[in-house]
Amino acid sequence: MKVSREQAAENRERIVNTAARLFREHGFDGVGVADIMQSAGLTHGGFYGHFASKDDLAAEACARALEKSVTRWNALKETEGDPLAVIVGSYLAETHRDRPGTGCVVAALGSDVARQGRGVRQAVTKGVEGLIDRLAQLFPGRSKAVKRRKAVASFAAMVGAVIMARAVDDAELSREILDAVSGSVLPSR
Amino acid sequence: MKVSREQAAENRERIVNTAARLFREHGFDGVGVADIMQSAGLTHGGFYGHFASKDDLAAEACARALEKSVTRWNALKETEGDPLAVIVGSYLAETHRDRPGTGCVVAALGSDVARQGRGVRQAVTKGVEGLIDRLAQLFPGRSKAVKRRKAVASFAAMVGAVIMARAVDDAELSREILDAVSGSVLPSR
DNA sequence: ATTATCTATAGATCTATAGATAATGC
DNA sequence: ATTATCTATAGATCTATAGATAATGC
Repeated sequence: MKVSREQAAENRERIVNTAARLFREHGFDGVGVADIMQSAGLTHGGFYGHFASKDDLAAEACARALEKSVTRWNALKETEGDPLAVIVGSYLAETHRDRPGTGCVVAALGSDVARQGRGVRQAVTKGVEGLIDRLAQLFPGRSKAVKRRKAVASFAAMVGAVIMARAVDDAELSREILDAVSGSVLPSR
Repeated sequence: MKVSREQAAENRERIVNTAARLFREHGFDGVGVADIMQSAGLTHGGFYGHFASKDDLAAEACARALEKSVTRWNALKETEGDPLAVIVGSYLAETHRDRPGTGCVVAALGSDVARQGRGVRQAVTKGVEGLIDRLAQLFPGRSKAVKRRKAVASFAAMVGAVIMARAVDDAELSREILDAVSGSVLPSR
């Protein structure tokens, strides 16, 4: 069952996007190559025609998901209202907490990344730099250095908040964590 | 090769402490029952005399590690200098970043916890409450609610900072993240 | 006699590969 | 003829269990 060159490229895309969702939902070790291929509507064996290894796919899936996050932040900046409040608000929303599969890779896989190979870590590093850059443009401050410092501290707080809000087994505490960080990142709003 | 009741209790303790270290170093899925038992100087098969499952051990190991973190914070409060600065400083230190095996469970396993069973999540919830309580006592504020809010936001930022500092593949960015959060949690120092 | 630990293994699962198949693209 | 995908499987690994062993504790 061969398929056109164009169809093959589409299949490859679908594998990357499916993996990006499943890894964020179940962790790198929580989903196998066979699961990903089945979710993408393909068979297990076909995988290695597209990627050299599961690690390679993981790196590409992280890069893809983080690019989409940057794109999403750029789009949110254009919506009405205070752009910083809109971005921070959507990041700290219960919707984001409850849907890791389509959310931020750093929040979904943060503590796993340190244990992954070079490809994943490089992709995440690049993605984090991109998100911090976008955030830094939105913070007030007398210099670029001050804005960046605020952006770095705020993004770390947002990541920590979503990770903890997902980890705890207590709906009230979960909500409290999101609210507290929201209040500290957006103090005067 | 039977062993005294006392020796068996010691063996059990060693399994829990070994697991607490290995899980934080390699993730829940990155270490097997056989690895843990070997590190504890026992054989694989003996495990199920002490624990019903790997999940049960994971819950107990998380509880143990978090209790030790609370104990450590209580001890740090008694050392000389500003207690809040001492605790935050040690949490955001490169030493902590580089030694996940003996550090905070939330930073080491945070994004994995949401995917674990009830036992692990309950243990982490209790541990997080304990750490927030200790931190809240140290923050200035006109009411308990204000102190607690600051403690929650600060702890989330500290967790996010260590997770991101471990994740990124860039020593300078890693250091920058720890510094930025340190500056935002301890503004006037 | 009880029981903590050990040896050995069942059964499941996972990554990666080999070889077959069949449709595309020259 | 090339190549994207499929079927089938090798080889490794992981959790959990069964039964044997030998020292403790009544």
